[in-house]
Amino acid sequence: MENDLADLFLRAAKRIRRHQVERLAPLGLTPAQSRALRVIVGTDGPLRMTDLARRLDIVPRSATTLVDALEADGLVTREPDPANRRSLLVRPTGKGRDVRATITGTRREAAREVLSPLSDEQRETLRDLLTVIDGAAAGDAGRPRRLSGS
Amino acid sequence: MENDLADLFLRAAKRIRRHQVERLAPLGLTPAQSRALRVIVGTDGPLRMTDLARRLDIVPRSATTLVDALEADGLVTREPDPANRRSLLVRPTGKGRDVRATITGTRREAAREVLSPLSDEQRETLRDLLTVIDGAAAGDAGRPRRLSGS
DNA sequence: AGCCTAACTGAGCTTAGCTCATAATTATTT
DNA sequence: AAATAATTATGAGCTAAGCTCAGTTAGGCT
Repeated sequence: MENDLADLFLRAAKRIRRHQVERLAPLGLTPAQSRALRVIVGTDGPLRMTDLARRLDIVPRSATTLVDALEADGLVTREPDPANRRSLLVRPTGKGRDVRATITGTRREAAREVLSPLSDEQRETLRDLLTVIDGAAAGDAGRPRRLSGS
Repeated sequence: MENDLADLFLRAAKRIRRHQVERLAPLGLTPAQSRALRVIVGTDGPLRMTDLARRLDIVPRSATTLVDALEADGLVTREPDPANRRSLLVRPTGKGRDVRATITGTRREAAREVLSPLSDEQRETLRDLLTVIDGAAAGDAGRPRRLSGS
């Protein structure tokens, strides 16, 4: 069976995502929303929409949709940046911080469940490898692409 | 920065998928279609829709859509199973085999590009870890879930 | 003042799943 | 044999998570 690396990777990713959906649904969050919330709460200073998008590795327009949902749930607020009236600053509410605390545990569980066949040491190795990949990709290509389909 | 394992995993997966989209678009295939074709060509005996779905780890209804597309492109055929008239057997056409040969190289490139920051040895390690995960998940839970969202 | 760029969002599309319901067949009871 | 149950595939229709393109508003520069 010539399972290639990409296939294995994507299969595992799919499984992780499914676990997350299951875990997050009761909280009324999708995985993407939960990731966004995590970044928003985890950022100290003010966070502009554009910056959020870059952190999430999505185009700005997609960040808008995510923040819309989080705002509707009362987890974050959007206020104009006094320093630049084009920008909006996204901030977590108290409720937002609470929820994020909850889902952090939840996400960890989901990953652990999928990755449970690995030993602690193997998990560490995996983390290292993924960190290398992520670090290398953060700078250059691999960003959201113009795909301009015919 | 407390990047959790799930996050790292999904980020890398997203990048791999983007690379694949780029590479496959010129061939008129989506990543999911290409995976399906790979399984179909790579199977010796006859392949029923249900079996294909299980191999791809998706629900049968989703396999129908994928095969529809492949059939429309002339890459596979669907014939009734003489042994069980409920079942359909999916088979690759000559063109299907050709295309699959092409995309195998393509997919490999896409993965290599994303995983290029790793050494050969690290890549091997990664493959091993993923194989463990995949093997363990193949049997039990982690299958497509009834999510029945309200 | 005039022009270019940046930040955000409305409108609308695609991919890849999923559920639920239904038709046809096969298998299993009674 | 007939009735009931389970399988197999699919039509209809939904959601999530992206994306593009176009438009508005605000800053920056000459």
